[in-house]
Amino acid sequence: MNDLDLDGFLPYRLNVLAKRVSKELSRRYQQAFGIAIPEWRVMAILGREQPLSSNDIVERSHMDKAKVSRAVNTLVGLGHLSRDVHPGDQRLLRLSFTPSGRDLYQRIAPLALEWEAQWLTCLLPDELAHYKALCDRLEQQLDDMGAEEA
Amino acid sequence: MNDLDLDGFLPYRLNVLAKRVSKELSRRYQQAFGIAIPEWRVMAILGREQPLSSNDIVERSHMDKAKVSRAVNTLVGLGHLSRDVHPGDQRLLRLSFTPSGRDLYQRIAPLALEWEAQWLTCLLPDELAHYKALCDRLEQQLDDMGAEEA
DNA sequence: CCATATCTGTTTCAGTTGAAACGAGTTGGC
DNA sequence: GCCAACTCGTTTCAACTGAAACAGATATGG
Repeated sequence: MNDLDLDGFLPYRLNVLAKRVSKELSRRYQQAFGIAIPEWRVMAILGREQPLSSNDIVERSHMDKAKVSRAVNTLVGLGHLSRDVHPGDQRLLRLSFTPSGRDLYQRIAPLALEWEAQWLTCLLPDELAHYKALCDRLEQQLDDMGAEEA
Repeated sequence: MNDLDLDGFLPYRLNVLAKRVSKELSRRYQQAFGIAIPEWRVMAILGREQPLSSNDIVERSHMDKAKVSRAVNTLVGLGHLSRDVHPGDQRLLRLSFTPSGRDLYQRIAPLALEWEAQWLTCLLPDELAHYKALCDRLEQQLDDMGAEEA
């Protein structure tokens, strides 16, 4: 059981796969819209729910707060987001799309989904569902392993 | 079809999952042996085949040559690798374990495999096989998509 | 042979990262 | 009320990253 074949070692395989996909997508976002993956994630999250605070985005995006802060700042600078202060609690931001931001979102979301769809043509629908379900369980197991350490 | 749910977007899901796993493993490597993931990958590759040149490791590890160069340098500095010059071609290195390196490998490989095994207890054996097979196909599809661009 | 192209591994450099320190705002206990 | 503890988002800082420049060694071809 000491056979350490890197190609069969799942942490390695997942890392290589995820990195290739990210690289491919980020190249497209950059080329088409001049933004990187953190900015794209902020857009994707705000596309579903608005307005949100930075912390809301941190929770929904699995990014740390420094990264979110910088991505939001970039998007505000590009004119895609408006950053208002919450009336009742001045620590909180109220982030939402500007008209330009909404327009960007409506062009960027289809690009991402089309690329994903083309990638996933190699799987049958129920294979994909099964794959996602197994990803869920792998993630759940990480939660459990983390929890039992404490 | 414009419903961009980040949690159902596979590139995002894979990225989050891969990052969590990497973080967990690298914490362990660092704590137990004082090395990071690039160093660990070099060790894993040399554990199967020796001696190798830096370029051989680049090809087998999916790391770029700068990263390999730095990881090798770290391991040589720690006394785990010997870096000799190839007699017939002085551009090439001949990298191999020192006794200390072999010893490190024999302790580090089981640690990685045990952690992986514990993580994968959440899947039945044939579920795992299926999952890996689907990963292969997803990676193959990336190859195909890249090839047809040219 | 000599000039040029190619290959190897290292180094440089500008950009990115995340942990930690931070300032401003708010809450809770007394 | 007031002080301490906490929360939110920004900034700092040291480490890491990879593309590109690089230097040395080898191959090619005229």
